[in-house]
Amino acid sequence: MTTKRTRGRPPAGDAADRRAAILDAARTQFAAQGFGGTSMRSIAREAGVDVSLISHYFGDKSGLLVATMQLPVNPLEKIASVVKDGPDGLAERLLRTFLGSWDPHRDIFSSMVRTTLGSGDSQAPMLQLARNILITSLVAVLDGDDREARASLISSQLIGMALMRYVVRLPDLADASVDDIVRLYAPAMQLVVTPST
Amino acid sequence: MTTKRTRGRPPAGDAADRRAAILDAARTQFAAQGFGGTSMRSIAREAGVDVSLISHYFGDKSGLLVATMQLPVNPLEKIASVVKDGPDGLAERLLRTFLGSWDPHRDIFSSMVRTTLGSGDSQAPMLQLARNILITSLVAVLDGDDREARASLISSQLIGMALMRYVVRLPDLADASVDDIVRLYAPAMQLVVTPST
DNA sequence: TGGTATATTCAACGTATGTTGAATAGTTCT
DNA sequence: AGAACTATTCAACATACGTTGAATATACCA
Repeated sequence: MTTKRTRGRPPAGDAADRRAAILDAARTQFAAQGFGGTSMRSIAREAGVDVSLISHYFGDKSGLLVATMQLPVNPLEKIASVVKDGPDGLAERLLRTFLGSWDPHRDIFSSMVRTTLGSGDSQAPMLQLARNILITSLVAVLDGDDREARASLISSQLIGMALMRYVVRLPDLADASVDDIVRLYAPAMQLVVTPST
Repeated sequence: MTTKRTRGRPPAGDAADRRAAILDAARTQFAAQGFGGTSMRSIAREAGVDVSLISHYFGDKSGLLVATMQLPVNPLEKIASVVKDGPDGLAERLLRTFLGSWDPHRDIFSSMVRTTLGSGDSQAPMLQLARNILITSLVAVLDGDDREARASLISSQLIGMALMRYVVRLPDLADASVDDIVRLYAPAMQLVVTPST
């Protein structure tokens, strides 16, 4: 029952934190349908709130998106720092760090991917960051030939896996434990990091 | 100069094939901005044509999308058939078939991914097909433990690579030759197909 | 030559969307 | 108690979109 609220400030006690409700609904819907595919009105509806309350709190739709994507830590930086420790066992460290960072924030990852891919803005912040931070630091730590292509492939392995786990949510990947994934996938990633000689 | 056309059927000779122009513009824009991010008016503008001509030829916007995605062959079927030949050297066969099928149709692949991911329809035809055909036939041909998860991982390797090559277009992957990719990536994929014992 | 079909534009419609401004009710500060 | 602030809804807006129907000019067929 969407409790019919009256105009004006509600008495303290109903304080059911509409702001948080809006953020929650937004996160879910952005993750499920992307930025463009989600309307403010449908977010408002799910949050049980008038549309204009969103504007009041977050300015406009992009403001809401930004608020939605606030993360406790910046996963890309953690990953970049893990790369710096050299190529030995890098695949496992990469996987554990990546999954450790994103598993608690699947919806945000999904939003980012859907938003980034859904609106072909190749200047999108996530793409820039991924390119500059992830690939650049990978290139720096790899040995041998074709470092750029191999760095891109390693990124594609991480992103592809995350795509299936967080966005498409294939059950067998979405429900696997971190240890399982490391066990099954780390050797294959490591083979791109340090090709057998 | 967008030649100002007059109302009524143009004299034969200007026969610059507006239908094909519409399809071209649509393919490019769907590939670049996804289905939702592309408006019929902007397609019409790029094709140098009135909006309603699109409806005339393709019925409605989804009709245009469908027309845009017509492929000479069905790549998923080719891949599924290649899987059937058993796990030995499967990675290389998969990569060559996949790239052979999609390299000539990057824009279509990009459209599909952007459209599929941009509008979180988890019933989207491409997803269903990928799940049922690709993963199912992979599961059938793998040996050992964790077949489902490994099949999902192999798919994620293919999709992730294609994402970077066709959609994001990282230069080092987008410009690499098929042989390069096979050389750099096939061993890593094969290690998921047949884990070292 | 006449009639029908086709290619094309024009004009308008209905709808959904993001946004804005005002109204109202409660809280907090002085 | 009064003023200032905050939370909330309501009503309206301009805009962009997909779609439709009519108008017009040419091509094709008998």
